[in-house]
Amino acid sequence: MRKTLKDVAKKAGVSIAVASRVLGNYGYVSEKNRTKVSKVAEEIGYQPNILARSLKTRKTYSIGVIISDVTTFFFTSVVRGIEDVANQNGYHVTLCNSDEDPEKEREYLEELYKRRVDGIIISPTSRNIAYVKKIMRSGIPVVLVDRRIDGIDTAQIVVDNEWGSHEAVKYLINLGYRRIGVINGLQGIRTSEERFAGYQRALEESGIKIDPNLIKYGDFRMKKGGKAMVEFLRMKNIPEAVFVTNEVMTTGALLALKEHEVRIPEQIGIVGFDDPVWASLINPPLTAVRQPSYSIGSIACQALLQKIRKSNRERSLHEKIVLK
Amino acid sequence: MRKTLKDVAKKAGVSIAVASRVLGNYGYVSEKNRTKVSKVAEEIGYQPNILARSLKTRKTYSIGVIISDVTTFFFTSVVRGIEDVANQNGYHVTLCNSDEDPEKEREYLEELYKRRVDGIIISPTSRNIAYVKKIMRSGIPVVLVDRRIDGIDTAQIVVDNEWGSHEAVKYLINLGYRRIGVINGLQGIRTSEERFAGYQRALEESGIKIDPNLIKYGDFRMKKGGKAMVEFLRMKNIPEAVFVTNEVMTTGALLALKEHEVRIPEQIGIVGFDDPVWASLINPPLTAVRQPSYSIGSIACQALLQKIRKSNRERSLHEKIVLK
DNA sequence: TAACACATTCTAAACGTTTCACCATAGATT
DNA sequence: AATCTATGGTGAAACGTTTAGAATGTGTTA
Repeated sequence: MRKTLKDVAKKAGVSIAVASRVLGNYGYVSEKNRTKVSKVAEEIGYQPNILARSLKTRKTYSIGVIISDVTTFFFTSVVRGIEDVANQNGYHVTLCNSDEDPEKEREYLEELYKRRVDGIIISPTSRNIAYVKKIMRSGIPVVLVDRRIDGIDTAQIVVDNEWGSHEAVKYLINLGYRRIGVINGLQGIRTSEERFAGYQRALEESGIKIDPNLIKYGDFRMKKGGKAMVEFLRMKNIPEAVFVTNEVMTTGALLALKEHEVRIPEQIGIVGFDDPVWASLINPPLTAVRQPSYSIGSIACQALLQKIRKSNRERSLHEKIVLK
Repeated sequence: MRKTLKDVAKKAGVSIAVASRVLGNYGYVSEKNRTKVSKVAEEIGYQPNILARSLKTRKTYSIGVIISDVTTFFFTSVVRGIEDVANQNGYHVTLCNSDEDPEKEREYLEELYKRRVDGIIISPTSRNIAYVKKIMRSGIPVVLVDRRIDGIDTAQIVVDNEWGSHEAVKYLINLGYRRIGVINGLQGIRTSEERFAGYQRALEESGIKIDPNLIKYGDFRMKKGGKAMVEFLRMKNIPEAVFVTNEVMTTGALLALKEHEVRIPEQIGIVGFDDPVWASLINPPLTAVRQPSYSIGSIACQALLQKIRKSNRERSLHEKIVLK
């Protein structure tokens, strides 16, 4: 049977209040009772019921994380960064995969709200912004990662997508490629737009005209990355090089190239956004822009904890933090 | 301000009990009140407080997952499998990374216990078995994944390590390799032993004597995988091929080979346990035993839910499920 | 008409904490 | 002797639910 504070108090011969003060380590308690209660608690293996405590104190020490898919290396290390910081501060992490599905995202947000998490870190699909705002209004701090959203008044931890893409594409241009295709992310998402903007700027700076035929849209997942690449291969005039805007789609694209026995970089050049551990293992090594994913997670979590702590008092940082 | 059931009841002009019954959808309620309460709840945006509910019902609909590190592909998809099944059944997942650290593992177990999760899925470090058993005795269902432990009476979802390793090593032998090294996992862990056993059996079956110099121990992490490989390379008589017992160490080993400019398979043959998405991308493609990691997760979660549901009644399955 | 079943509602007791408002004692200060 | 202060202790309310049990009303049946 699970032991309660009452059991401890009774066995130690004190009131519940005293037992609670000993275990919570505050207020006046005689030395005698302090040791007595501690001993009894230890003896019967008392573990406080966090539910009851949270109900009373209105603090759950847990945060919710909503990302599209843990299975991708990028989010995996974002989550790890979050978890480490959370854990160091006594918080626990509830993980939710939205799969870019607004419906799932909304359900998770609602659920986290009901569970009274102290804060939420989300990489939003951008389709439930109003709902996110509503949750924020109700007092739960929210921090955005990976995807920026305008007009939302909170901390946003993102990578400089425009800059990164610009670098990546410039790299291809410097290599002599001119007809450069792009496999974009989901349309309507800020991240996609920014990465596309970097691509655009790099081409423009080099006086290369943008060819609409060389622009494909994916969905940040592997399959679509491969499909888009295959479409490129089917063109009468295939692009000389392709910039793929995230890691998973890059993998998909590479697998497609492998399958079609297209040689890199002789037949087509590839550069990716987000570099996987195995980038240097393939031949030739994959070139890609590195994202500080672990840092994104840990910084986001720090920002969230800061907000949680000073929630009602001084309005905390809601700057946008941009990492390179 | 957050709305409570009381607010709903008051506004709808009924007692709390009626409001609760409407929202919980049980018991007698007049049609009039039913619609009235639903409407009011909707209007004021009522969301039940799960903490209070859980406190009363003794069910949190949340499960804890303790693994060594989400950052590795294997666990990442195990977690994903768990999350999907959990979510479909209305459960939520709290994620904990133990980093193979028994101390952290123990803290997490304790914390999950305090938080009254309905069940726990753990890939144990094998150093807190007594504690795990204690938790089980207190009534929380536990399911083990990836690592089997003897004498623990619960469901264990593992892969047939011995068989897989045997296959892997046999593959090397069939290729003509004779002096085959192994980079083992952490000592004292069942999984390591089983994988080693498969290696051993394959060699023995082919009449190859086991050479203690060709046996290295890692810790399932990348760094050690590379280090072990470097040690092999430093031997006057380097092995013809190496069997690496998990994905992350394989990556480390490959990176080390790359760095030392050792060619595969001419100078050394490699086979791994656990195959990464990118296995076919490298040249030559990496050969490895595939683990059904997503299935391990989803099956583990199903087993756990089953246990949670019939917890006190008929003793549920505590078989060992072995996947190939 | 009395008794009964049924439908409906309400009151209040839990669940296990934290904590506020009080009370008690003993020594110190006026 | 009266008052104050510091220390230690207690009882009970509150957090927001669920739910058992009592109470009420309304037809139905013997």
